Amino acid sequence: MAINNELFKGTLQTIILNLLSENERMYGYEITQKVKFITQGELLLKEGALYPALHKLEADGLLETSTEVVDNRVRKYYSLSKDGEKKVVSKLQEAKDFITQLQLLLNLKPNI
Amino acid sequence: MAINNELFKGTLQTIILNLLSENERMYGYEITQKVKFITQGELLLKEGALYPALHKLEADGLLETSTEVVDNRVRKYYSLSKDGEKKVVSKLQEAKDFITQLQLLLNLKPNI
DNA sequence: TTTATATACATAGATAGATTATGTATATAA
DNA sequence: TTATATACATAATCTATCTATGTATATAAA
Repeated sequence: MAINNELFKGTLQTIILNLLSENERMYGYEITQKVKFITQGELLLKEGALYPALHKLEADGLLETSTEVVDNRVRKYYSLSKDGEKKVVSKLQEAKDFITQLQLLLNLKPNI
Repeated sequence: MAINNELFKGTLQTIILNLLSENERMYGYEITQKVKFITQGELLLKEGALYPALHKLEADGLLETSTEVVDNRVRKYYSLSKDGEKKVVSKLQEAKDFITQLQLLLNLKPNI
């Protein structure tokens, strides 16, 4: 059962940046499949969300691109820029804090 | 210091329902203060977000209201309806799944 | 042979949950 | 008298995401 995508609002940039921090370079379609695989189909990353997000991250100077033709189809590869490498660190910390606060608010914090 | 409120999009209803599931009845201002206290000021719940959310939950039949005058000021108390009590269970499970998926996607080990 | 599915990119328009700003009103501390 | 806290509410705006649509190639199924 796919969970409410609405909840992932605001986390997409962090997810993209994190995937690129551990994969060197990825193209859009690959990212959608990777997310689908990791979440076992629970989160389906839509093109209408992904591509505008990638374009924005590139416009902000966090991603760099290069295109390749594979099997007569164009692939646009994305990789982290220097700024992107810095950004992913702060974005991950922000996500950690968010999860902690949400667990506090919902009494989901596991007892230690 | 305060973390990006953007991340909490979609979680507000769950937060409200959960607070009411453990407090019997609460009024709006009380909810904002409770959230502020629990998160130690990290999450500031704005009136522009809270009141429309409360009205929507009431319109959806998940909350019931009663007003009281305290110190010459009107308080509108909210409490869970029967439907609300059911809803909070599924909403909490949804939030748990969301956190799990997000931790998977960001390589954040759940703290045990 | 036609159709459906997978791969691969992109964007326009609509949606919805938030933010910002503003409004009313009372009580109390500076 | 001024600022802050309490207590409600809504209008206008923002923006990230979704839905829908478009182009194009390769391949498997009907």
